Amino acid sequence: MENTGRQVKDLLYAQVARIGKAVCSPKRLELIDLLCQGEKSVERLAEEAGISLKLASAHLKELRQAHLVEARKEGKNVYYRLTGNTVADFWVSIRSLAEERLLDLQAALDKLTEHPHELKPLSGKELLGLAKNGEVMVLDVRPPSEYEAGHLPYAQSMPLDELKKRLSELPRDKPIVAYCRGPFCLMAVEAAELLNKKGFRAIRFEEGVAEWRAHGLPVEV
Amino acid sequence: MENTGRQVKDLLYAQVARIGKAVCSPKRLELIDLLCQGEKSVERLAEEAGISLKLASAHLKELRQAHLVEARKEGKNVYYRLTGNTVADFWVSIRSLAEERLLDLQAALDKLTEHPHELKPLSGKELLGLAKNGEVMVLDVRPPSEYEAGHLPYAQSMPLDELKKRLSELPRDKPIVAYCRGPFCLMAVEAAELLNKKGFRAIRFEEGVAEWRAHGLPVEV
DNA sequence: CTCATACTCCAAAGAACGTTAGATTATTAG
DNA sequence: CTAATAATCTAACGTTCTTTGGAGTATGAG
Repeated sequence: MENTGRQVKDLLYAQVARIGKAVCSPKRLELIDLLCQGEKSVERLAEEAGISLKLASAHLKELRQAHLVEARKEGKNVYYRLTGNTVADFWVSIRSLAEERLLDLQAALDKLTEHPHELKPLSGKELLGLAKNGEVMVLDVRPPSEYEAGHLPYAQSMPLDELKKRLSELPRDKPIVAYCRGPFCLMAVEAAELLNKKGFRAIRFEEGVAEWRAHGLPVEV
Repeated sequence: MENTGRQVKDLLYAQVARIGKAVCSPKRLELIDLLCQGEKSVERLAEEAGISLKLASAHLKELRQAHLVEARKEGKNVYYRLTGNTVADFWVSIRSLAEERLLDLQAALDKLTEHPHELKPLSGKELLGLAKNGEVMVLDVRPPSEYEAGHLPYAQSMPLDELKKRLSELPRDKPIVAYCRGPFCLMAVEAAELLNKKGFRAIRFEEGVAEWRAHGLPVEV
């Protein structure tokens, strides 16, 4: 009885460790973060994570075996997606824990936003209220496909690489809030910098769709 | 710029992976689960996890380097504890994800409770209401030190190994709800089995203090 | 059919990890 | 003081994991 109890426990903890093994590699975490933005092909994932296609495929296989992602074949491409929103919630959870516990990570994140702020950071609920009343303009600076897969309410799509050409569409009489994939993504930081240089009042909103949804706020598709 | 962006991202994800590495070993997960019950010495942890003292020490060092646990020396003993409730919340989070995604784990858990239920399982809020009104008796069957470190409201301490001798203290006119360390712990299962054999109406409550607290319910100390 | 593309499978090298044993450091008991 | 206990450190073994290169499938284009 003592013996079987130990065996059962070993089995149970080993199962949870399968999830742990899936998230102990930086590249796999980055792939999960990317997949939080919506379905993507292996090729696209490899390019955005800065790794070879073969390596991406291998990592995705690991994630698939842990049932964190699933695949769909369409033509020549294989598209991967998270198996559910709980996986995205988990990514938000482990990243939050790391941010809270690891001073190195806090320092690195602070560097991203060490530039002077004209406007103070917002909470999700505050932003939702302001956006609803039209007091701010919310920009989604991710690629269009990610915007289509799900975006913040009242947000307008304005991919980072089109931003310079489309400045005329933006208002000078109210603040602009730019967001992207989340705290580890640099696109909204770049966008806010560019806009501020051009004389707009812009801030970066740290959260992405995954964080927004994990906090129980609504996402538009 | 492209290059530094990649370097920053690599650094950020590598930091989160430090947490992932800490939870990719079954033994380390079990140690975290045990520490959710309160502060414990290395010796105690090693014994309860069924590993050697040396190995426990090595794993605890890993957890300490990830800042998930911290140590305190008292006399000849070193006592470890979680660095905060967010670590316990994370354990609940990764275990829940595993339960949801891994069919093997679901099957193993179902085996634990395949015995016929006289009473249906309860939610945390339901239990709290019943306990408050005195409609059920709540038993904490963990070792006394864990009860003292924090327990469910209205719960009475009744360690599993004392249960047989103290049956006279238990009521026959209302249901008894036994809980222990959580879903992976077998103590409450055993307790409920024993009580039902002896003619009491008893059920096992799956959640432990960590799950209870993670759901926002109050814990008594 | 042939070719290019997108991806997966297999094998191999090197790095990292889990585990155990032996020696070492603190602390308490006698 | 010496002996015993609790824990850590170091070294070493075998194992697993990451990453790359080469070969092999499926799909679509010409």
